[in-house]
Amino acid sequence: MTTTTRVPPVRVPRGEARARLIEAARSLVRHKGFAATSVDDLCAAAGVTKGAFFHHFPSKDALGVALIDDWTTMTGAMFASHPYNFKDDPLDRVFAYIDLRRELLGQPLPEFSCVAGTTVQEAYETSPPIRAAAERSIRSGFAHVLPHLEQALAAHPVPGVTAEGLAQQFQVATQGGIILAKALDDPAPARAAFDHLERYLRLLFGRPA
Amino acid sequence: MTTTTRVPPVRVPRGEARARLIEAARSLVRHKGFAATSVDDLCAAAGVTKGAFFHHFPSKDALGVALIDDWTTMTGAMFASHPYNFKDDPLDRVFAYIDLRRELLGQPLPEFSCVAGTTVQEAYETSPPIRAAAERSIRSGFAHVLPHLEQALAAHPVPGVTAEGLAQQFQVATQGGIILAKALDDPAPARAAFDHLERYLRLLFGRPA
DNA sequence: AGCAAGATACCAACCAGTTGGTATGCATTC
DNA sequence: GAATGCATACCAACTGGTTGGTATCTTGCT
Repeated sequence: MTTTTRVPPVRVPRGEARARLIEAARSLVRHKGFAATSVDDLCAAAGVTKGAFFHHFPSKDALGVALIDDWTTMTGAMFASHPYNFKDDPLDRVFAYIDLRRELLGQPLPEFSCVAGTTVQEAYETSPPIRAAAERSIRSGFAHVLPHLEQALAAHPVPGVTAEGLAQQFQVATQGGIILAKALDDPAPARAAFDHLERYLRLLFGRPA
Repeated sequence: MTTTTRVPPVRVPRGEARARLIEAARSLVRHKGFAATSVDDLCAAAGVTKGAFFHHFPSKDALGVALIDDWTTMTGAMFASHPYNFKDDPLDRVFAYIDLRRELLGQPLPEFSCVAGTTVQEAYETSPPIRAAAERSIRSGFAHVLPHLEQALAAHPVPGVTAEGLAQQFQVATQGGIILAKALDDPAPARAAFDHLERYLRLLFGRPA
């Protein structure tokens, strides 16, 4: 009789299950999308059991909401603390933000794809809570440039152009660029989207490179 | 004894199963995404059995490829036959194309969402054939404006700007606009994306509204 | 002791895909 | 032009595995 030495599986430290599940979800959703990611996948990747999953989240959709909200705070914190916010001129802050976005495109494709954009594409009709979380995320993205654009427009008004409208174009360029990059399997179009956005802003504000 | 009158289920006419499945897929994928749409869903919506499905498509992924390729030819034919192509001035053709895109945004959201963009977002890593089909679709989209942009740039060159690069921005605006519209549950941001694209082109080519 | 965190075991529904078969049409032969 | 032969189109029933979710028990902290 072989004493089946009960090897205690590498246990996730108590209290970390929730965070690990969200982390795993961030990665899996970026690679496969939300619907194609199963709860079992998530638990396996997080090193956690199903019981832990449904202890922390009442449903898979609820994990989706938590994932997107976590993504919103994560990116929000990252951009808020970045040095681009401390340039003197508001337009310089905007251009430095664009530089930062272009830098991020140096990572592998799944690493720069947007959790909110990916998920809302699938779930905008089937899960209102997920759609609402994506809306919060996108709107929070506006804030990364909105104040700078407001100041720039105050100093140099452009007829027919609002700061909100311009801030939206940053998200359009981001999300559209990601889709092109995925389809063409090449980050270049995503970078080009920011190049054109920068050229547009320079023309609008009379600030040639 | 009641003679259970054998009501023959409304049978799809012979030869139509394939087309109906693609049609059903177009609608379902736009509403729920590709992964969340099951083969049973598709068969039920098309009024066809599973046997018919796997007679025409070796796998669900193959249906995805056929769906996107069908979408590519469908949209290609629609844009190619449109009157905007017959204006004298190339830039007028480009602006008329933008008008057309804005008009299309008057439909309900699932009706103007892009099959290729939605699907590649989920499947770019998991299914190379689907990714390739999406690439064909996106590249075919470039062609709707590329010749006009080439002619416009030939007559009015802009340093650092290529026709290919500009054509890509049309897809960026389209795809990015759709994601914003889905997240904010409002087509306005998608329209605004084209407004800004038009303003950008007018600035580039010195052609004020 | 009490309570949140997490593990184990389980379930009914659903999943993509397969089976073995039938109905239909079309080309060839006589 | 009828009979033959065969491919295409389609169908109902089924399979093994997976799905999201639940019920119940154990662990460890305060």
